[in-house]
Amino acid sequence: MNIGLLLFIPNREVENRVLAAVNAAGFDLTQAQQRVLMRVGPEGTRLTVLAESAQVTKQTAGFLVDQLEKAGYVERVPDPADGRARLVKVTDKALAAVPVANAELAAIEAEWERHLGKRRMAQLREALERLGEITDPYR
Amino acid sequence: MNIGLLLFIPNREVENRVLAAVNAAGFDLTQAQQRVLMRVGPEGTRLTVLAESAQVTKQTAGFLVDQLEKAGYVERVPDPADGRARLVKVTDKALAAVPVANAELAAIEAEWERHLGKRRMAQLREALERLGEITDPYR
DNA sequence: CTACTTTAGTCAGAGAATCTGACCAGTACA
DNA sequence: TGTACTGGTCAGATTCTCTGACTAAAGTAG
Repeated sequence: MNIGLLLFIPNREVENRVLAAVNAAGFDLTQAQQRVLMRVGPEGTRLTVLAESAQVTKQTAGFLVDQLEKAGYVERVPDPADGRARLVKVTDKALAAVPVANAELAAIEAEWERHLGKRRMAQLREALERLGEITDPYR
Repeated sequence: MNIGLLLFIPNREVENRVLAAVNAAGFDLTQAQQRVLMRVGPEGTRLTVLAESAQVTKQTAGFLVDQLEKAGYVERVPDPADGRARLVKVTDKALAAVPVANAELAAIEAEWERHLGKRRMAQLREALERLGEITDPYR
């Protein structure tokens, strides 16, 4: 079976479940918004960097950040280091979603570990982390 | 690091590269079209089944199949077993893309194996296949 | 056989996510 | 100091996806 599909299926499972859990907790995010939001660093992140790391154009990233800003999940502050740039920062409102997302992630990992066994789950994680070294354009 | 992201990054790599390879060979497919096309079985597949397996509504699947049909990559034939249904079948034109896609997939797997080592690559594949047992809604 | 329910698929309309191209305002450097 | 680069926005179009309503065929219970 095709390696792409093998990766796609569990990835979709994770995305769907985390999004559902977050929204069930009273948030209102779309998949695309979540993907961007997830990549905003603790000190704030530039739009260009968000676009790169999420692999979309800066226009698309800007569009999504606009929505997140309007909904109060992020704010844009001037970047003291560069007059052209602004830093996208996560607000407290969005921060409240982090434990919800983490809880769901932990639940998923626990289920998977139950099915795969501890050893195989650890191998999966390790292999994926190493794979990131050659497939992640943002590292 | 988040298991969802760990799965997402290499998955995107595969999708992008396979699509690029296919299109470089003279085809003209979008990501969404490719995802549907990939799931059409050798004997033809019903729209409803395509929709389920690709996890989209039947309207979306129909929309994509329309495009594929217009471009000559699939045809719809009546299903002899059910008067309501039609079978989506891959045409020879689309079949010509299969070796191209497979070659790129093989190239990617070879690269990954070079980076991970034979053992870890086999473990990755095995873990993902087992994971499919609990995350693949279409099996 | 008839009436009800389910299933396969389409039509219509709308919203979300994405892109290309053009542009402006700061920054960096030769 | 001017020329090239970088961060970001504006405008417009396309693609993908959904919800809701519908038709026609098939299955099922009486």
